[in-house]
Amino acid sequence: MKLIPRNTDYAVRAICYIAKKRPAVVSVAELVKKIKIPRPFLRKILQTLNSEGMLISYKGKGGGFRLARKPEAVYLTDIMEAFQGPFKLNECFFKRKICPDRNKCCLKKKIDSIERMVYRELRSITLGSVLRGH
Amino acid sequence: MKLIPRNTDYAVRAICYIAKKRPAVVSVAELVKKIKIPRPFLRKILQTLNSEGMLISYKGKGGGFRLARKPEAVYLTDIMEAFQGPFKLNECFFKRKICPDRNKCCLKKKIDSIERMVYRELRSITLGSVLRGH
DNA sequence: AAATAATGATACCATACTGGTATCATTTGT
DNA sequence: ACAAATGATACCAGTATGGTATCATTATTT
Repeated sequence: MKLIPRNTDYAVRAICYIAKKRPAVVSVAELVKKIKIPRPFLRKILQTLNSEGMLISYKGKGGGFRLARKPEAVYLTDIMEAFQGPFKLNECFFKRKICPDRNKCCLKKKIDSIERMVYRELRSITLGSVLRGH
Repeated sequence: MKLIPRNTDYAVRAICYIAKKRPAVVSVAELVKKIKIPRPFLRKILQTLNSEGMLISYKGKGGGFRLARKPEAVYLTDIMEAFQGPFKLNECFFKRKICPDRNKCCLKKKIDSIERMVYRELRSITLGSVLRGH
């Protein structure tokens, strides 16, 4: 029943740090020193954030990462979907209707509505709101 | 990001069927015929529902399972927790504060509040409400 | 009493997912 | 040329998921 796996968690921590140092370019070395995340794992995570357009990377000496967009434009859901795929709480739940004869799976509808609720709430969280502390 | 794993799903289908046949005793054989779930897996699931007090089992010839409580008193969250443990969306998310210097992890608070929301919604779903179709 | 039909308890197992590690290639600054 | 950085990618161990298999126990029927 886990909403947030480790890589998403790490991604948020890292991107927060990078956002606060804006517009500086932050290297993996610095991130590893500041927030305690295994280096190779963090590298992979940052590469994902880069390929998903949330970070911009600079190769070569003095390189690293910086935020690609304004913090207000980075949604928590973006980060989650980058690592966890499209937002779906009930992937295969009640695909077939639960009571074949009647009430065409009211449960699925309920779960769907909960999913939309959760999405809406998560969508209200941006990197900007986190940095501001509310 | 899966809210409902397979065994919970199966459990709901099975208990729905049993509830509709109340107060009859339903055997695994009948359940397997009606709802397509692998027999040994279903047996394990029913044993759990039994030990968690949602079903009552009868051994021996002509035995099987029947609902232990009124459908209105069987909450979806009961079934979920029987298979998935205590309801927690953010198990280890942001245990350490995300921005060490400030704003003591507003994210954790947000996630917690979402968790309470989801729980409240799921709590409003009972076997009775499913049988009634809303 | 014996046979049979049901669940109880429990051990096992294959596969996928999670949380990483390791390695080599490429790019850039000095 | 060299060093310092990321890009791409393959690998890997541990755990969780979704089951299977087996034997013990209980109850009904004959």
